[in-house]
Amino acid sequence: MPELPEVESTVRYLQEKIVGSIIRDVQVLWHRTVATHSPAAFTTALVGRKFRSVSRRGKYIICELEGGTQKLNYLLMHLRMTGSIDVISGREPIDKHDRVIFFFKDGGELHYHDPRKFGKMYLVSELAFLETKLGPEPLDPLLNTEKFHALLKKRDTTLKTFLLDQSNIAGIGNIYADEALWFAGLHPRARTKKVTLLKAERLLTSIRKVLSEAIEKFGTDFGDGVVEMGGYAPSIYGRAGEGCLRCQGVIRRIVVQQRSTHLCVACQPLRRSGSCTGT
DNA sequence: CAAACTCCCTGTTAGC
DNA sequence: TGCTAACAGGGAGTTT
Repeated sequence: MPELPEVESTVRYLQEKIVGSIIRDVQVLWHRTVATHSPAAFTTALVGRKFRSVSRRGKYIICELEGGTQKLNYLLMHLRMTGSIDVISGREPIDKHDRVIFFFKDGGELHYHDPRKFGKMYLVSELAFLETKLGPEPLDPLLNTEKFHALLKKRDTTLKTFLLDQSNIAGIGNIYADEALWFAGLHPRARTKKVTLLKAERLLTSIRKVLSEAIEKFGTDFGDGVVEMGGYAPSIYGRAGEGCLRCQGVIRRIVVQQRSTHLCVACQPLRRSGSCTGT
């Protein structure tokens, strides 16, 4: 499932592949993928326009457009669970799971692929709403321990729930939430209100560690065809029943917030801080 | 405000 | 072997 590292990898790929490309035609194969427009209106608004830049905010891919008469200058793409993007230089047959295809003037094509159809595209004129709905970027150096601690204190919930809520902090999903909590030696069900400044620092450091390492490896590959890219090997996520890499204890799977959650009860005690400190 | 639930979807897997 | 039902999950929305 694409989270911040997978989205960041996709953004870097698109920067290389589509900046400067001009849209010749658009084919919407699943109308609900386009959240803001009808397929016809979407196509009309996009034909003739050029991709000026590609960036990211949380798990949203932001394509800045130029040209055209409308004010709709941003094409946002969210991959949700199973979305992925392929840019190819020539014509390619339509895949069973392709939902939207952009045809470029130079003959290239962008295939938006999404088996489960949860992904969305938005064509909008401003980005302010993203700042309203999303918390800070975890890798933003302006986010320091004190600010992160204050964010935690503002909420009364579990750490896992806190990390998954994009309005608290942007870009973390189920995999990297579990990874970060394990590295920090914190229990997913620990309460946000009880986190000390020291533990907040440990958690923020762990979040940055797992996200940075995953970006370097182009994300996580589950071998199930859902996310195709990366070489990041989770330390705890998806390893229920296997041994903890730090203490050899057995990794448990519990459910928090209707999400499967992986932890080592020895390294991530609920009450006192354990013998295993994060890295 | 938080928690719990529903919805959107389909590929995979467990169970019969 | 072939079927069905359960399950996974991000995020928006609704209800408790």
